[in-house]
Amino acid sequence: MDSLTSGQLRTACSTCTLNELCWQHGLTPIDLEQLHGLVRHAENLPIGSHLFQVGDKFTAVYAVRTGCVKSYTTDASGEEQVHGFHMTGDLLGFDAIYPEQHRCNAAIVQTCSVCVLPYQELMNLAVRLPSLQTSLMHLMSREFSINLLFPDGAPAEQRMSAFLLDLSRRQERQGRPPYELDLAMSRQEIASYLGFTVETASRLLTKMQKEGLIKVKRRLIYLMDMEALTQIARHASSNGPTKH
Amino acid sequence: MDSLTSGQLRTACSTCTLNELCWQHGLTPIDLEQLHGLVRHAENLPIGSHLFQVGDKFTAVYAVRTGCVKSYTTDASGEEQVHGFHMTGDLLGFDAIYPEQHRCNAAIVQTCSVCVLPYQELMNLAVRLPSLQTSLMHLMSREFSINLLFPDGAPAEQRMSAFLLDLSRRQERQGRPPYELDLAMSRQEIASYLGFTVETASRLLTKMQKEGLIKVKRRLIYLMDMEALTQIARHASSNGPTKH
DNA sequence: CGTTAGTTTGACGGCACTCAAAAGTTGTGG
DNA sequence: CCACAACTTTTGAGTGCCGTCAAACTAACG
Repeated sequence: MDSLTSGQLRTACSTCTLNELCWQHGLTPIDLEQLHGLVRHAENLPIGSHLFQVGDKFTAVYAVRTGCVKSYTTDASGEEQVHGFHMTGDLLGFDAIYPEQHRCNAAIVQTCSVCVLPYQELMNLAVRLPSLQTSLMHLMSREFSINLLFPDGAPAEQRMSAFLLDLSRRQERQGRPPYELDLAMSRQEIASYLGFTVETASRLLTKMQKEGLIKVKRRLIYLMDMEALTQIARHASSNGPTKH
Repeated sequence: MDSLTSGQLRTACSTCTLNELCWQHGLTPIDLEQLHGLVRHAENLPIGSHLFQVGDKFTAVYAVRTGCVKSYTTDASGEEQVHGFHMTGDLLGFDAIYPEQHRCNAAIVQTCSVCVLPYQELMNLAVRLPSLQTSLMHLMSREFSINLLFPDGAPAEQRMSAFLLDLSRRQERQGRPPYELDLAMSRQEIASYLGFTVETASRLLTKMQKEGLIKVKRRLIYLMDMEALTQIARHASSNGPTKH
């Protein structure tokens, strides 16, 4: 199950955003063979299982192919704090390179298959392939930009809108309709990620439904007015009809 | 002013946390020579000037030697949002590697001197020096861990405590007393960074002074009870003496 | 000494948290 | 297929923290 032929892997990887790493760098067929030779695949990882946990030795980075992974920590009072959701094409684990120990947990939120890239082997290969090295830097760099999305003190509705639109964009990148979201994560996890409570998350969604912005059906969410959602996500003030 | 002799540079770099990059990798003297050959220095950068701004082409990463730099963006309503403060030994600019364009501004908050590391030259050198490549990955990785410090929905006093202790730790790393802070940034900038308003920041500091946690003298802040501060910074609940 | 920017303090209101309970959903065994 | 338990989600009532608006106060600088 772990080793596939090069041909199979090519097919497997073609749907993956990671393919920047695999294909877009003028690597020779022999180089590609080597790169794919070190990638391991893990499939049908069950909900609740972990890719890694706090304190685990760092050995590999992970690329999500299908499903959804959350990275989180637990604070002193035992509360879970979600730091990010990682879906198709996203990478995980870069934060642990330096101390060679993971500093957060990565748990499956929706049944997953991932590519496992053993870090040391990857680096060994990168030494011989400058274009691979460049690619790795690009992919790491991309992970930095994510945190610019959610201003800290922003009102809840703004953050929720930004969140929904972010999911929408990610879906669209994979050729799926941008206005129809099937949330992989619970309200609790959304709330934790956005920095408020479950109740607030729930109230917010029903409120936004009443306003005609979205339609909520359990974990299905339809974005009815992406224009307005974008306005709310951007605009710090003037977010609602102010009584003058 | 830009080019110094190798001997001068060694002296200059010896106080810099970046010296992991420069010295701790068994590079041969010749390698070191080459590495230092591409580093440029900029000194006495005045307050308010920029290392780079949104949209600037990405050409280099920066290492702060002295002073303080803030990275920030401005949102749709023109409000400034501070994303981080970078002081001695910190690196800046990694977020821009991929799109090759800076996505935030970097402004001097306190008179600065920095090392400028031209990215392309650095990568070219890294191709020949595997240990330098490793080092670069380490340094980038370190930048990721920073965001784990400030949980989003945490109460203001908790975040402020965490902030002060973070500054304290950084000072200590450089052999300066950990309990005596000379803030480089304004209240406004602190507030923006922590996600609340100037007024709240100000009120908070005076409140914490009354509680005996700190002593405030303008931009001088003495940490009087680091034990208690640590408690507050960690603990989500039970932060104050609860009436039972 | 006057002007200006930064900081502090006060009063008031609203958004989001807490506590609490109902309603809906999923899984398990009878 | 139903009943029951465990969990998730929703809704409600009350409170408190923090934001907004406004003004006084304090350096710093020309």
